[in-house]
Amino acid sequence: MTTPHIALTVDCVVFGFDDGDLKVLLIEREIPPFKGKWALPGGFVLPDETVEDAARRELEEETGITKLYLEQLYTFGELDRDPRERVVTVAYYALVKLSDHRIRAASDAAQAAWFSVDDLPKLAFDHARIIDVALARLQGKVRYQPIGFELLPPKFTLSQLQHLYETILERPLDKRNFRKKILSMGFLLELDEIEQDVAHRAARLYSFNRKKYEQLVRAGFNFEI
Amino acid sequence: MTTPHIALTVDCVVFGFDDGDLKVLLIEREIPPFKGKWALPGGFVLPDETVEDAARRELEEETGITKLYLEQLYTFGELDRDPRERVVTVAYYALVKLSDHRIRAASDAAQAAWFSVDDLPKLAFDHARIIDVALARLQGKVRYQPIGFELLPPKFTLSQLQHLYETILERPLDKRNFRKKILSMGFLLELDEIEQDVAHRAARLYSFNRKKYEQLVRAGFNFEI
DNA sequence: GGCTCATAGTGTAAAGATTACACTATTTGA
DNA sequence: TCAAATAGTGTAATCTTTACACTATGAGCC
Repeated sequence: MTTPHIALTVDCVVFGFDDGDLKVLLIEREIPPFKGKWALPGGFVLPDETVEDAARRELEEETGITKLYLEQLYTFGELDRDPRERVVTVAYYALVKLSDHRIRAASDAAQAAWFSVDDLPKLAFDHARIIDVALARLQGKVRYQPIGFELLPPKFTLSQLQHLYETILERPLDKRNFRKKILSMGFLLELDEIEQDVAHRAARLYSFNRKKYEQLVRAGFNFEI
Repeated sequence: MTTPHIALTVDCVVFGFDDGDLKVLLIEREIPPFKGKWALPGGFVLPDETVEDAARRELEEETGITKLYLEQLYTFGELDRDPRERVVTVAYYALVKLSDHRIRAASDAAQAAWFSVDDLPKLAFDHARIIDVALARLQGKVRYQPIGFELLPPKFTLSQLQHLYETILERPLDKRNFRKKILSMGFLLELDEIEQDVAHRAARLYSFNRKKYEQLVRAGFNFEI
C-alpha cells in the first residue's frame, strides 16, 4: 500500500487597524493562476517545516512581517479550490500593529497592500471565503480574549481602544460604560503621557499590562467585552 | 518547480455521554506503528474526497457511525507526529448519542471501544494531545452553543441535561437556577411523558426544539450556560 | 485674548441577571 | 407503611448592565 500525498499550502489573513478601519494585507499574484489578482499571502508547506513555520516563513518572504500574533484559523479541504490540482490549505489569521508595518509593502517583486475589509478587490481562489471566516473568528474571539491590543500601538487612548472594538464588532459602544468596564478589569496601565499633535484636548495614553493580565487570569479572571 | 506533496490524514475525537461519564471512542491499531495501541479513528485523505468527507468515511468504516455532529477541531502539523514519515492531520471532533451507538464496536476486524475521558489508555501518536485539545474545545463551545443535546437521547430529563453540563464543565450547577435558566430560554419542549423504570419519582421528559431555537437565534437570542 | 471646535472625561439610577439557599412531592421496593 | 431516592419548586440579596448629558481642556482662528 502506498499512501496518498496531497499538495498542502498555508494562507494568512493579516489584520491591521488604522484609525477606524480594519484592514487586510493582500499581495498581487505574479504568476498564473489568477495572475494579476489579489490574494492572501501564503504558499506551499515544505516537507521539513511545521505548518505554522510555513505560515511565518511565507509571511516574512512576501511581506517582511515577522513580529505578529498568529493563530490557526481553519483548514479548507474542498476539491476545487485550485484550478491546477487538488490543494488543501491551512489558513491562519494574524494581527499586527500597523504602526510597526507602515508597509515594507512590495518585497521580492510582488506588490503588497492593505485593503479595508469592507472594500476588498476581487480575490483569487476561495480567499474571499477565507477572509469571511477569519472575520467571523476575529469578531468572536475579540470579545473573550484581549487580542485587540495586538492591533494597537503600545501606547493608545481609551477612545482608540473603544473605536477598535466598535469597528470589529460593528456596533456602537457607550463611552462611559466602556471605560468603566475596561478600566475595572485592572490590566490597563495609565501612563504619565498624553496624545501629541491633536487639534483638541489631548487624551491620556494607556498600555496593556500583559503580566498583570496573566496574573488576573490565573486568579480566575475572565476577560469579556 | 515541482510542488511538494505531503501525507494528509484525518483523526476524529468522537464524544459520547453515558449517565455521568463523558466518553471517547477509540480503536485498537492492527498494524504498525503502535500496533496493539489504542488510537483515534482516522486515516488518509484520498485525492478525490474533501477533508470532511474523509473524516466521515473513516468513521463509518471503522466504527459504523454515520449520523453525527461533526466539526473541524485543529490541524496538527508538527514534524515528528508519525515515525514513518511526515504526516499532517486534520482533527475533527464529533458528538454522538450513545443511545444510537450502543456500539457496532468492532468493524472490519478492528476493535472499537468507549473510554471514559478521565481514564484513557496509553494512546498512539500524539492522540492524547488531540483529545486534550478537543476537550478544551468542547468545554468552550458547550457554553455558547446548544451542542449538548447532540450527546443526549431525543427525550431527556432536566437532571440528565444538568448532569451533562456538570460533567463537561467539571463544576456543579445549582438545580433550581439551572432549570430556571434553561427553561426560560424557551426552546425546550415539555413532553407528556415521564421516565420509565426508575426506582423513585419519575422525571418529566423534554426534547430540544431546534426549529424554535433557530427562530430565537434569528430574533437575536444568544445561548449561554 | 476670546471665541469656536473637537474630543476627553466623568456618575448615577433603574432594570435585569445571577446567586444562594431548603423544603415538599412522588414512586419504588423492602 | 416506611425508608430511600430523586423530582420539583420560589424568593431575597447581590452584582451587572444599561441608559443617559454635561463639564473640561487645548488648538486654531479672528
